[in-house]
Parts: sequence; structure tokens; C-alpha cells
Amino acid sequence: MEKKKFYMTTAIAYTSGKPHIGNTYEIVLADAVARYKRSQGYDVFFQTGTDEHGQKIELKAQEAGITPKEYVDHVAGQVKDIWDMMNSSYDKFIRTTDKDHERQVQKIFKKLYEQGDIYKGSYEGLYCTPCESFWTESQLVDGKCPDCGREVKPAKEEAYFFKMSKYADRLIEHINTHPEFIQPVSRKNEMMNNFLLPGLQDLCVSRTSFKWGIPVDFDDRHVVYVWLDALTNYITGIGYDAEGEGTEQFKKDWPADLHLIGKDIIRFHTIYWPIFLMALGLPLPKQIFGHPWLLQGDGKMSKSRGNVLYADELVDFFGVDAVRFFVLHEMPFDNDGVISWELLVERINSELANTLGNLVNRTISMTNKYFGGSVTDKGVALNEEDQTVDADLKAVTEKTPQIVEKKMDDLRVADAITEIFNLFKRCNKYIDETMPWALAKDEEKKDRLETVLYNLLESIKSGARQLAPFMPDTSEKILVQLGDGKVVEKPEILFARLDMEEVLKKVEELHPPVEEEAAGNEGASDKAGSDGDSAKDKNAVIDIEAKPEITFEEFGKMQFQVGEIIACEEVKKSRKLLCSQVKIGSQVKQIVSGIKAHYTPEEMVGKKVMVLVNLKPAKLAGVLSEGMLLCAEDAQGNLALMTPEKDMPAGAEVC
RNA sequence: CGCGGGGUGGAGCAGUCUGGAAGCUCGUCGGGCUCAUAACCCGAAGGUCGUAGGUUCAAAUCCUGCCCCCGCAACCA
Repeated sequence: MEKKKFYMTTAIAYTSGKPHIGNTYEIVLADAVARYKRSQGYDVFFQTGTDEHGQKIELKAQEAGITPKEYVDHVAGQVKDIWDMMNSSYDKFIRTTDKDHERQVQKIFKKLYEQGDIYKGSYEGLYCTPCESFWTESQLVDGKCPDCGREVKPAKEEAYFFKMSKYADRLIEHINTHPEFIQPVSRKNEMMNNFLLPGLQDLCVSRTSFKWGIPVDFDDRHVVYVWLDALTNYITGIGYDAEGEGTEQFKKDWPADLHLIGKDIIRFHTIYWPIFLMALGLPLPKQIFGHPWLLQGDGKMSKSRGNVLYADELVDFFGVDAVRFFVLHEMPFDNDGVISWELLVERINSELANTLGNLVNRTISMTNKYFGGSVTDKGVALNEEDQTVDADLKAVTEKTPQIVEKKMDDLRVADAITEIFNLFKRCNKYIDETMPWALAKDEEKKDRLETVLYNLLESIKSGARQLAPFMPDTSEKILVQLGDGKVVEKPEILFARLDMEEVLKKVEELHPPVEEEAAGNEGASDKAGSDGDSAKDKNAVIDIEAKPEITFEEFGKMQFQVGEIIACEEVKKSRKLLCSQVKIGSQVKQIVSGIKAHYTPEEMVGKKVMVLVNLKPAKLAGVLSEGMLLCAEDAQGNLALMTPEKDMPAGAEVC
């Protein structure tokens, strides 16, 4: 009989930077599902990849002084390396800069345009030029721009739009008749109530404001905007052709059985994507699962605090399978999970070292000690009690795969793992109940002893096989150690117990220690930073990521001057910003800075500060900023303005 | 009033949709065992389920108000 196909995808990772452990979670989750489905006999095709276009990447590349293509090549490489390191068994890694993807996206865009689903239109509205924003009548405050309070005037900007509303009814019908379509169900109501039922707006599918994207082939001032570019990877990756039939693989694998995505992009996958597919005349994916997020446990995640967790670092410490185990097991189904070094150590010790590792170890050891490494089933029970415990162990062993199957069908991966570990716990209990060491003292009970060890080995093997989708290497190692008929002579420690303090100490060495806030004195003077602080501050050293070398010529392009702050006020509607009027020579510049947490407007006034004056003006929170005040920043993100060491006139050049 | 998530024994979570005896893992305490990675097994303590009201025979679960956390987004130029 032919195998049943199962096509699944992850979201494609956005290549704006190296993925952290939260991003990595998704690929591990997907991999576990893929491996499980394969073990169930499905013909699985598992696709992942990277989303590489967009303004943000254009900017990042510009900052780094390289081309967007060079930038995404680098990051896509990092992504792929991490995916590989995590032992993920994807079948295809697609990049949205792949030539055949780009060509198909152009064809799809054209097709939708020609059949009238995409039309050329324009943003029409009231435009505030300094804010570069469109507003509707109802958004205006006193008839003026709600951000900056200036006059707005009617304006238009050309763009292509997709007629979403045309397919909305069909989609609502589909969602209502396919309860499994959006998972977890709690997300379904959210989509219905917030977006579908109130009525869909047409979606803007092109941009003219940046270049790093796939050009619209019949109108190359526009590039295809993210969703038509990114979402379509799910069909282009398996050979869709907008002008033809597509490949054999496409015919076999589409529609996808599962799109695994983060809960933040559910809307795009459950509304826009199905509608695009309807427009293309293609069937809809069977299921979309929006998984929760993995959050940092110990306080806010921030690069300067050095507590962002990356998969490669965790793997160096704990090994691939331990990290896979943690993220899979620790993530609740419908709720965000927490990760921290402490939790990792705790879980690894209790579940992997104590429950599993030790079980394998003690079993092998006894098998060697009492029977030279191999046992057969003697089927001996000495009394009713023996029969009961044997039967119970067997019952648990036999029912576990069924429970696991049910859990995996519901994508409750964490629960599936818990079930497997319950089997291992049952095995540990079985050892205590049967007390092999006591049986060994009585020659007459030798056959019973052999039976016990046989049962034990069989149950552990069963558990180990079921572990394969989640911890492939470990599963393999256990099965090798338990052997076929004969266990290894010397059991290898699967997971060593970790010393919490040692691990934390190493982590600290790796990431320069975050200085303890001295309780009490922080609160009082927090605005001014820690001025009168202790000597340990002076010894503190901070290393930051090195940037590439620049030439003197490049340096020369920047103009720094001393500026005097003559007025300063908070920017309303902003959490961090102060807006200063800075006198530089004979002119006054308005500069917005994110330092509200560190300085009050009053104390800013009168300060002489170092200013980067020829920075291109930009608006922040709708307020124009014409330069940058330079600050020093410590590991906690405390800021200190740079001021001249001797009194200097406003306008003096800093060189 | 930007969007969203959450507050359940010391820690991390389940249970909330479909009201009906508060559960899991870790930690703590006591006991057992010695094959094993100071591991394993048994037992116990510990919770006004954020808070104030409401609905109900019955609320962690449904409704309303309030108080705290957190993530994303913006605005760290």
C-alpha cells in the first residue's frame, strides 16, 4: 500500500539577525512532528527556510556597509547552521531569494492582477508630510495630524491592492466547517471576531518605498510586499507553477497538512494565505498551528545584559538532545513557556540524568552483574504479587504508544514526552518493587530475577524507541547500549548530573557579570544614574560587539559639535523620548533622544553635550529630530551624556 | 484608551472553552532501599486559585470593575 503523504512547513525565518532560542524552538517542534509522522509510516515532506526581503534588511545591510544579498547570505547561513546543529530533518530549505521562487512570485502577482484580484490603486487620505503618514478623517485631532499636530493635506500614493473582501464569505464558511483548521482553537475566535466578521480591508501588496524585494514584472517601480512573497514559499518550494500544472511533487503534496507558525503571525496564515490560495484556485492547507512563545526567565531579554539565549551556546553547555528535550517538554500547548539556565539545569538533572540516565545505567549494570549481559524471557512469577507488578509494567508499556499517538495527533508534544517519561518512572518503580538485588541472593529465584530484568529491558527499549522523534541521538544511544540480546559491558553515562553553581559560574564567565544593584540607593537617584557609586564601578569593564573597521575618510564624514541645551520637554505619547532644543553655534536644532528614563527635562537644560549634527533628520514619535546626542551606556542600559571636560562654547567642533 | 498574554502551595506549569471534591514536575520534611549518575521508591507538610463584586444549589472555571506583571509594536538617531 502506498504511504500517506504529509506535507508540513515551518514559518520561514526573517533574516534580519541571528535567530535566538525562541526562534529555534519552532524548528525543533516541527522536526519532532516530522520525525514522529515518519515513524508512523507517513511519507513526510518537511520544508523550512528564510524570508529575505524587505526594508528592514535593506537598512541593516546599509548599516553594515554590504549589499542586501551579502547580508542575507550571511544570516541565512547562520539560520541553516543552527537548524542543522539542532539535528532537524527538513527536506527542503527554501530562500525567498531563490531564483525560481522569485520568478513564481512574479507570475503569481501577474496572474492575480490579470484576473482582477489585484488592482492598482492608491492610498488616499490626509497626508502629513513631515510624518510621512496617512490619516483618516476620524483619526485626526482637531483636524490636524494626531502625531505632530501640524496641518494635513489630501494626498495619494500609488500601490497595488488585493481584494480581500471578495473571498471573505468563503473563508468564514471554511473556518466554521473545519474546526481543526486553526489550532489552538482559542485563536479561531480571535480571528473571527477581530478581523473576519467586522469585514476585511483590501490588502496592500506592493511597495515603492524600498527596492530590496521582488520587482513587479510589469511595473518595476513596485516591489512585491511581504505576504505575497513570503507565504507563497509553501507552494513554490514544492514546485507550483502559476502558468502550468506544477511538478509531480506539487500535485502530490499540496495542500499542506500542517503549517507550524508562531502565534504572532496567525492572522496572515489563517486569513490572507487562504484567500490568496482561493484566488489561485488551490485547496487550503489542512491545519495551521500557532505555537506559543518561549520567553526568557530571568528578567528582560536584552543584549546589553547578556542574557539573550542562543541555541548554539546552550548546545555547547548541555548537548543537542538536552536542549531539544527542554524546549519540547517545557513548552505548554497554549501558553508561553519559560527558559533559563536554572530551569535547564533542573530539568536535565531530574528527568534526563536521574530518571532516564540512571535507569539505563542501573539496568545495564545489573544485567551484567547477574547474567553476564544477556537475559531471556523465563516468564517466571513466584507469586500473585509478582504477576500483578509484571502485568502493570506491561500494561503501561503497551498503552504508552497509544497515548503518545493521541497526544501527537493533537500536537501536544510536551504531553507526549511526559507520557514517555512516565513509562521510565514506572520502570524505576518496578525495580524497587521487584528488588533484583534481593532475588540475586537466592539461587532458587534466579529465573525470576532473569524475568524481571528481561521485562525491564523490554520496557526501556520500548520507551527509547518512542523517544526517537524528540531526542534522536539519545534514543539511538540507549538502544545501542541495551543491545540486541546483549547489553554493553560498560554503560556510558547518557546525561551527567550538572552542578547548578558550576554552570552558573561558567555562564557568568561567558557573559560579563551583570552588576548587582545596591539595594536602596538606586531608586532615589535613578534619574541621574549612579553618580556617587562605589569603587567596583570603576573597575567594571564592558565588552561590546566589535564593528568593522572604518577608514579615516568615513570617519571624516561625521560632524560632531558641542551643543548647549536651551530647552527640553517630554514628548507626549512616548515612553522614552525627550525633545531638546540644542544651540549649536548660531543655529538651534531640535533633537529627540531616548533618555527619559535617565534625565528629567529640567536637568537637561543648560548642559553642554556632544552632538552628531549632520545625521539625516528623522521623525521619532512624529517629532522631527535633526541630530543625535551622544551618550555612554553601561551594561544595565544606564546612560550618561558626553560633555566636554573643560567649558567650551556651543558650536565648538569635536574632532 | 496601540495589540496581545498572564496572575493557581517556595519555583515552573496543567486545569478555565464544555461550572460539580485543586493536579503535575522540582524543592522542603520524614521513611525505605543499596543495583545505580548522593541516584531510585514510599509518605507528609504547604494553596483565601491577584483583588472586589455579581450569576448559580455549586465558580479557579461564567459576567463586571480594579490592581499588578510580561511580550510585541512602535519612539532607544
